[in-house]
Amino acid sequence: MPAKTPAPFDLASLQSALPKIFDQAQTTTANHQKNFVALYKLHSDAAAITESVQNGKSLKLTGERAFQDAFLDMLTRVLPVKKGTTVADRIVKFAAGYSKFITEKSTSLFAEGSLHCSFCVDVEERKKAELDEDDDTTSERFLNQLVRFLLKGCVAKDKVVRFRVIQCIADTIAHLGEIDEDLYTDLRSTLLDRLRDKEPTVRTQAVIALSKLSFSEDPSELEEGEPTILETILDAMAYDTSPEVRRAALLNVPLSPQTLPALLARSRDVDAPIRKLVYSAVLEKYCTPPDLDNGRATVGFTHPRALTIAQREMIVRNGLGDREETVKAAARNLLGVWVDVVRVEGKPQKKEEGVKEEVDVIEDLVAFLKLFDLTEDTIAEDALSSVLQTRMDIYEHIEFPEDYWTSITPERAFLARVFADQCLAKKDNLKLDTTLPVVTAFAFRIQDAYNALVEQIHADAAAAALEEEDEDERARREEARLDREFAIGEMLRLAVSLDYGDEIGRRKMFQLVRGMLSAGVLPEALLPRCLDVLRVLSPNERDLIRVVVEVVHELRDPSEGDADAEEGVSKAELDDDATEMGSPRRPVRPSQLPKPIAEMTPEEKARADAVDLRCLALCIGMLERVNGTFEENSTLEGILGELIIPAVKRREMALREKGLVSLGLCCLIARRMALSSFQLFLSQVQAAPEVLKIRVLQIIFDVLMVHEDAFLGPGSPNGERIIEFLLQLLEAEELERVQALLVVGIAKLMLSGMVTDERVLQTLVLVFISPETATNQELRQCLSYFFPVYSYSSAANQQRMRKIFIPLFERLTKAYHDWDGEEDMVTPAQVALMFVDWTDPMRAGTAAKGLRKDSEKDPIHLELATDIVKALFSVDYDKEDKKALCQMLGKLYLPDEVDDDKVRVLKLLVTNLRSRRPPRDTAAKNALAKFDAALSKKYEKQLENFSEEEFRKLEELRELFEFLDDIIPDEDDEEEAPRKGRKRRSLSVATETTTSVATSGDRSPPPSPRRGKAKYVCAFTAPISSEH
Amino acid sequence: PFDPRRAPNDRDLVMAMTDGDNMMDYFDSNFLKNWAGPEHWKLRKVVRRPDASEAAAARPKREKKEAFKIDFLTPAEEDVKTRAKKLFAPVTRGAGINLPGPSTAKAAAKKGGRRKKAKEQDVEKRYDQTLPDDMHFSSKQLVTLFLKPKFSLKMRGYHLRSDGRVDGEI
DNA sequence: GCATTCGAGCTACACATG
DNA sequence: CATGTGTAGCTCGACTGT
Repeated sequence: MPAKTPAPFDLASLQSALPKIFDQAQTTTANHQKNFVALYKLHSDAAAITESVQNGKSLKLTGERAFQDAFLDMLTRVLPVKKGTTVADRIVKFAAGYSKFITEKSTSLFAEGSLHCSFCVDVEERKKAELDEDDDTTSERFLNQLVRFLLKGCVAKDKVVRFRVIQCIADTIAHLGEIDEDLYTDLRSTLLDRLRDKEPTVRTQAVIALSKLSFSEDPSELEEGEPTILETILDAMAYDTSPEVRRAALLNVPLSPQTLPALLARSRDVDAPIRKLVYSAVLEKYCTPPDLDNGRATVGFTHPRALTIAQREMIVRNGLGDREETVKAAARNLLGVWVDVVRVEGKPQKKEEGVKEEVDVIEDLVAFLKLFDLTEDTIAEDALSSVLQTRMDIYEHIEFPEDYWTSITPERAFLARVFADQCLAKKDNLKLDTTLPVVTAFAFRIQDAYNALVEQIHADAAAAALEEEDEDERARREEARLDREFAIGEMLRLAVSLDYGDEIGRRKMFQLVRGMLSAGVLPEALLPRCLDVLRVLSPNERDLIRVVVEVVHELRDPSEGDADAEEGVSKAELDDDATEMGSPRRPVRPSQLPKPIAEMTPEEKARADAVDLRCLALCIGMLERVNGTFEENSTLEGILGELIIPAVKRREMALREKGLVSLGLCCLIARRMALSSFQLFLSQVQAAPEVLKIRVLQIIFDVLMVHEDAFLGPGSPNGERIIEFLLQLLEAEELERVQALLVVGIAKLMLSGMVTDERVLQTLVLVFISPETATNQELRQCLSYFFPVYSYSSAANQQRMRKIFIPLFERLTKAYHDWDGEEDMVTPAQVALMFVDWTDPMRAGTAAKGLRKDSEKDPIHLELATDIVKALFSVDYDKEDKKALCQMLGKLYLPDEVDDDKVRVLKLLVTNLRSRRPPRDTAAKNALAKFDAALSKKYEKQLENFSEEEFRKLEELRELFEFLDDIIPDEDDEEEAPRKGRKRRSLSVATETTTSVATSGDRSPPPSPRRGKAKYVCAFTAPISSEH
Repeated sequence: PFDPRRAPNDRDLVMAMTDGDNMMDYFDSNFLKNWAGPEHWKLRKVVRRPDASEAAAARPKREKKEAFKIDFLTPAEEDVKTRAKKLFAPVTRGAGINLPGPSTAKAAAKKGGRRKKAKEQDVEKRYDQTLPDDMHFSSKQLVTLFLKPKFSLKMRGYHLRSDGRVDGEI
């Protein structure tokens, strides 16, 4: 027995061969396959070299070890190479690829039984020699030691090393077959630990690696309560602070019905690219399964039909509603794909490329629409519009042949209507003319549908009376009825867009709609639809009003012809030559209830109330659509007295609400009524339940907006009181919806210029950032929009914003320090930046193009700087606050030309601040110095001969500063005033037209440091009245 | 020169808003990105100087970076193991390789003495990286009445064209 | 005292755009 | 394809804590 196996292979050659291979491999991936082979050859040859030790009791794998060492030698050279270096990435790929290569090689060889291969021979050897290696093959030993080596690197100090190491692991473990238990456990725990790495790049790789490891995890082996790898990845996907990590999770987590909801939730990720990927890289990609060998259209995990309707709706809502155009585009694209994949089973993708049958297109779209609940918001409409926009091939082929309308379904009616709206929006009149039906024919279609609906309603009622049907049957009928109703609604919508040039058609349509309205059975949801048609058909508002008033009287006074008996609309009636704008058979006369209320049975009362509700809805719908004055439409008087006023007095919520709204709408067109009713509305606010409160406030705001001069005008004595009232409401209000409504209303008043009060503006800002409104998105998003719009819309508004900044900032800092328990609060620094933005004249200039001239000359930021520097003399702010203020200065816009006075005052203030009350922390000091330098540079000329003149004015200033210096508390100001300010002083012995600086009342720093806690607590909600 | 005392016309913009159907045209789409409320607000820098042209033109003269290659050919001066040690081992004590808040799973057993830590954890979890619901607030809601959304507000005195879709003015 | 961590400015890259 | 813009990662400097 030889001590050494004869070596046909020189191990030293590895030292030169491997470097060559790796050197090649880094240049391109193209040579990788070739180099796998070469490397494998070396590996095999080397593995053949073994040494037996302990008299042959065990075998030392000398050659394998040498190869491993040489391999790791190469690999270690990659590890310190920072992310994004392609050559390093290639090597990692190469190493991982080699792992895969030998794994496959070894299994295939094993299967072939070529046990003579050196990779396998040691199986035999081992049995004989009782090797201490517990792996079976060379490849397994290789992988094992490779991974173990890499695992050691996971805790390296250098983040790059950690990154590379885990990158290697991630790439490698994808295809290592079974590995031993210990190694798996180590891998698992190490990688999970790296998910907590402070470097995002490392966490990213950990996520990728874990995603691959998750396939081999057995949840049953976990301890109770221990999260699975999958759960951990999903957690990272939602909560990791780095987009990079979340993105990696999104793209690598195994897709399954269990993980899908978490993936979908990323459609609202803060990071736009991630949102985009949800649509493009997840939803679109997996619509059909990856293995599309067979052309059969199969259903992937994210096939629209594999999703729930709620998920589909969420996808559409989030995708098409996204603020980022790129995300929207991805979502639109997805919807385009959906149309193709929901195409009716068995139909080939496209019969012949490019040739598309009109019928197919309609069928496709109907199938697409069936994915959605057409009544849910505007989801289906948005989805369809999107498809019509992106898929011109579809849009071009849409036609509605005659028979399209014969079997109308909700989808078909909806499709036609949305398509028409789409044509209208893009002014495609040609398409509109050629596809839409003629009015007369269409009126008959609506009539048919309506009559069928009425018929069904009666049938349903009859069936219900018999109580013979079961729940399912009832539900089915209910659904069928809603379908009919919906289809009619869509047809009516479409009717609005039709061309009424044809008088016959116009008359028919009018009679139809008029008839539908005056029948008592028309579902209430269709009232607005009918009114819209009626409005288009009416030559003017007065006629519209008159017709509706007539209808109301007919409804309330059934003695005028039995409405119930004739609620269907007959063909005869349509052809009837009645006067178009009113039926002569039903003369208007004061309606009279058949019986006094007192004599009514409860059933009769309920019925009368129902009729009144319907009439009120009709009134509201009509009043919403008109704008003539009340006085011009005397027919309204009757309705007001008989219907609206009584309803307002009712106790039933529904009646009262509708009554109030009607009354409010009347007030909008009747100034005197508004004046006399305003108090009524005000009195309703306080105690009303939420719904009513919202209504009443809406009325109040609308009335204020419409009759501005009556309430908030300059001469109005009540203006102040009304504003006060609104502010108090806002302050006290608990309900979020009401808060939001108040804010929207006040914002409108401010934007229209009716309210200019700075207190109100301040309150809005405070409400905006108050932690108390953190969950009130409606409110916050309204104000997010409002502030820039308000600021940029006029110089006066922007000045107003500037003026409130310092007082606001002071309140804010105090409040902030008192609230410091809450970390989710907006910092004063953040607010400061907002004000920089909102008061930026250039932003205003570009934002409102053409409306602001000379915005580049507007010195508003210079003035703001002056405010800020003055405030910085105060001792009331702490370090952070002063820093925030100082850092604002660097972001301000300094116009090229500016009044000498303004610059000089500012310069004087800055100089004095720096010498007498320099900020304590360096960041602030630097910012201030930088600003000072910027000032000096920019206004060099104007500051040149700035000294010794206008001396007296200077004295005034000096007094101000002496005053300031005197109030410095000596507590911690050792560095305070090195009074060698002489030098500075000579500079400041400079000019002044004091007008602007001299304490102009507003905001000289408070004379004494105040520390009253109780006061600040309310700072967020309390209107500022106390300060003024 | 600019005169701040020039009678400010509060109505300027309001007009514009109703005149063009959407005021998006009039506004830099930049600030629309700050729709999500103050916590997501960030300052988007505005192009200050028209003189930015020169700096940009001078730049691109730069040569592209030299092709970086990893040196595999030079034999290592040290043994693989020692190099690995150097690369891997040095974890300075007291240093943080991990994020502040330690693992959620293990922290469960800890006592509740450290309220601050517990709070941090909560806050950490609270920041799930998700946008708030978008209310799609727009100019429409600032220029229409609550009760008559079909009408846009016409600010006094100014006459506006009304194109078919805008239903009217008040 | 030092190392660490945090913030701020800078550079380089990727992206969208004309 | 070239260009400009916006962002992300990196490096440097100051602050804070064990």
